Amino acid sequence: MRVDGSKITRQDDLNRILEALDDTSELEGLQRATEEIRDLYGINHVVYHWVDSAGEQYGCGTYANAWRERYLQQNYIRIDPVIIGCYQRFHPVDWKRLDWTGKAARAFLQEARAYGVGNQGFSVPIRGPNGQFALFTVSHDCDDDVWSAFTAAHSRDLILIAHYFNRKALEFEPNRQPEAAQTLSPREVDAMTLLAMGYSRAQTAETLSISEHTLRVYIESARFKLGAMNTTHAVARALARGLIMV
Amino acid sequence: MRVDGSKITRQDDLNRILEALDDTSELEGLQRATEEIRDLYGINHVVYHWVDSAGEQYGCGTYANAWRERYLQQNYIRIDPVIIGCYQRFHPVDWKRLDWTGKAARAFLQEARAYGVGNQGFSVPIRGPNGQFALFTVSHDCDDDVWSAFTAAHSRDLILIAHYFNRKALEFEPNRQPEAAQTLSPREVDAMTLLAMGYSRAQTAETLSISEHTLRVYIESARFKLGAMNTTHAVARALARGLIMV
DNA sequence: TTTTTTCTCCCCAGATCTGGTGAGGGGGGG
DNA sequence: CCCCCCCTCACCAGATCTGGGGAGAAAAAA
Repeated sequence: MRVDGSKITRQDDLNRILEALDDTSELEGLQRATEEIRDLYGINHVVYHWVDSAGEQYGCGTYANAWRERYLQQNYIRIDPVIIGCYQRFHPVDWKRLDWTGKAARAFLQEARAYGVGNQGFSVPIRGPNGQFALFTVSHDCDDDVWSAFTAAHSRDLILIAHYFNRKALEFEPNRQPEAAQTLSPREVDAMTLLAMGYSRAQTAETLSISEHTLRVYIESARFKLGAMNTTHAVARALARGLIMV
Repeated sequence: MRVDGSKITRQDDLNRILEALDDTSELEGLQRATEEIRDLYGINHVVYHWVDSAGEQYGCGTYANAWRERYLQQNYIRIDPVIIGCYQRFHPVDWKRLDWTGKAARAFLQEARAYGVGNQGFSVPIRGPNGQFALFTVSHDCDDDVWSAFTAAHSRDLILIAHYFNRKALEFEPNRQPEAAQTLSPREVDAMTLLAMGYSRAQTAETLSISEHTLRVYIESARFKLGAMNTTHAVARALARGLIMV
């Protein structure tokens, strides 16, 4: 069912979209996919964007360019309730359920509507390795009832589409997955893990039942392998590369 | 299509499973769901488990209890190529594509088979807020061809099921969330970011054009907010929670 | 407008980490 | 059989970090 009530052959269209995404070999394809999805479902906007404390790493979608520029230039990531809310959640969320109290948020919403974003929205948070975070959003202009029916009918599709978008985005951004070239020895992993858990060198050594001298050898060895300048840096890199868990 | 080739009404059964998961209000329900899914697809095992360096936080599934105990007791998380491999990936992965070189991994695989895990496997990595990480795995005993066909036919279903499992697990484990609320101030983010990049305190202060004393205040403040015991711990947590990027 | 948070600066002593070098035993792979 | 990597231990001096105080101005939230 499209948002306007007309029928679509749900499963086939979803498969077509996902396969198209799978076959995409360039960023352009993701942009085109957002437009196809928008047209297929008959909604106003479809957007995928990678969210990053440093600003948008990559994004594609059907929002007006003016709005996108405004958003970036104003650094709205900091106040956008969609970002903030989704960042703490796992399951997709309807914009109505987010926290729109607060002056900045209200003003932001109003401005977004002025740029044609629509009065309804539904966002799917997605997380990849190394703390990567992205959002897949659909938005529209309609009544609450219509929108509820639409999201209820398609939330699963949207989760899958979001997943495939993110998969491609990760493929295109390979510096996220440099090479697992340098692996750490088991003992080095232990050391890095405990340090990342807040243990001091002395505590770590005691926990591992080795002398602090030996521990230092591991730390230095790990630091060398990871190309890190100090212990904190080494732990940060080990975490970022998924070599240890906390 | 089931793994043995017989047909199932794909969409309806999937919907039933997902709705059952949605309606579950106790951990027991997840356990039952794994068994239902196993029977529905006609495979050997279905497992969902939360992965954590400290050991398994929560898990349910159809593996033999003996194997589960053995796994925990031996702390196989450290060497399990499924864990290690999925931790660096986003998309689900067939076990065959993982790295099974290495003596420990080989021995592990053999032991797992001895406990009836099966010779084929397919695991879906899932990530939630705060660096939460979990795996949803299906395993079986069959030829490569049969397994390939099965995973190709159902990988999308499995992604969705994994998503719903994790959603419930997060609901049941709300103590992940409280600490999450703590956000860092912009300056604190700057400090943590530079430290994670390997800068010393002196370099960081200089880069931010503030005195080292001031920088220390940020570090301590961030450490406090993050409940960290030292700078390295604070950086590790900030990274794990996605508050900073490197 | 009041209150809260953020940003900036300062002191000091003791604990902790870092850098560079050396050395012996054990296990796996070529 | 040899080589390379992993694990273990040791010394020392100087650089760096930590803990616990206090304080004022500006900005944001209530």
